[in-house]
Amino acid sequence: MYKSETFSDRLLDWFHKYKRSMPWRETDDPYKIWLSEVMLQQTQVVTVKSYYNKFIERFPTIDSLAAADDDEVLKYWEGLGYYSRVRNFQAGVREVQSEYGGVVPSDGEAFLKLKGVGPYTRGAVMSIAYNLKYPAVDGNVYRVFSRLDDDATDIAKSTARKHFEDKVMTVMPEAAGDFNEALMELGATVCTPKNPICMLCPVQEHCEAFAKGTVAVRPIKSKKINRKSYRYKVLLVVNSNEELLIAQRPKKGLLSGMWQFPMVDEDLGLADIEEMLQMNLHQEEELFHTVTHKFTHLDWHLDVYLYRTIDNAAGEYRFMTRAEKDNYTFPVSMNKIYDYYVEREG
DNA sequence: GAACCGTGGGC
DNA sequence: TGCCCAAGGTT
Repeated sequence: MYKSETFSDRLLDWFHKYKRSMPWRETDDPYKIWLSEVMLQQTQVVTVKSYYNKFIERFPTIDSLAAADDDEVLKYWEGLGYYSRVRNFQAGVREVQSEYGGVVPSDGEAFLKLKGVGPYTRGAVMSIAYNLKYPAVDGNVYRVFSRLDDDATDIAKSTARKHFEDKVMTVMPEAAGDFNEALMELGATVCTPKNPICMLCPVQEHCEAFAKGTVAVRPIKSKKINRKSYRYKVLLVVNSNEELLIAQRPKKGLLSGMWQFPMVDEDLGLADIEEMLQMNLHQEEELFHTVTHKFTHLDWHLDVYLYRTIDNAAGEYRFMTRAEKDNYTFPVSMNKIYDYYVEREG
């Protein structure tokens, strides 16, 4: 039903009249479009906005980001999640600077090879920045075309992406960038997961699911996540200068390279901890605080203990003053603990 | 192909 | 509260 010439025209008309949800990204700079698309991965527009503005203010160009210190760049991502995105983005930007003279390539094959650039980001950046005809299939587009075609394809399967990319390309107009944005905008504001506003849909008459009354059961998604739960002790070790003991997480895996207060297995005793940290500790109270933190694929239950020491930090550990806090990037779970500590201890 | 990788918001 | 979803990519 959507395979008629009026479909893309109506969608584009709606998009041009609609108050766009991202006026903060009014730019032709491929670097800025690329950054915003990376930030928007699995992240809502309202969350991205302030991060984007601060990031661009500090790293306004390819050159500035390529030359920047990795740790400072990570700090600008603190709280945004999926931190490998920013490492990959900076790596990709550095490739652009060294391999393409600092100009984001307008060749989709070349752009796709850059670190952190997948099929979606390739399509979004190439179409929005250079108006090249590539599909940009995200969760919105899955949903919109599942409904337009009353398509029961399981969007959890990895073959679904190409299936929907093919559909998009059958109706791709000359205005490729606007069309891709319009599809996503429609999915985000009208063709929503729950309670879609079909009465306001500019392409309602093209929608097979609306005609059949199956909108509520599209798209089909099979995958369900079972989260595992983990319990740890977090050690808030304070020295005589009111400094806090911190350590850096491993370079790979969950929250890689971020800083934290020492985190140990729940059954580790005081003697084990003192040996591990190579210092003598005085435990202030039985339990200082508890924090639960839910990730997408696992849960943390953190029991926080407060210790005093007069010893120096050893090995991988170091003491951090409060003034130095901004020099380190912490995951949200650790910032919760830090904020509680500051509130309690004054 | 499927697990892994963060966080915030809606209901 | 628990679950789903969000302009996905890498391994």
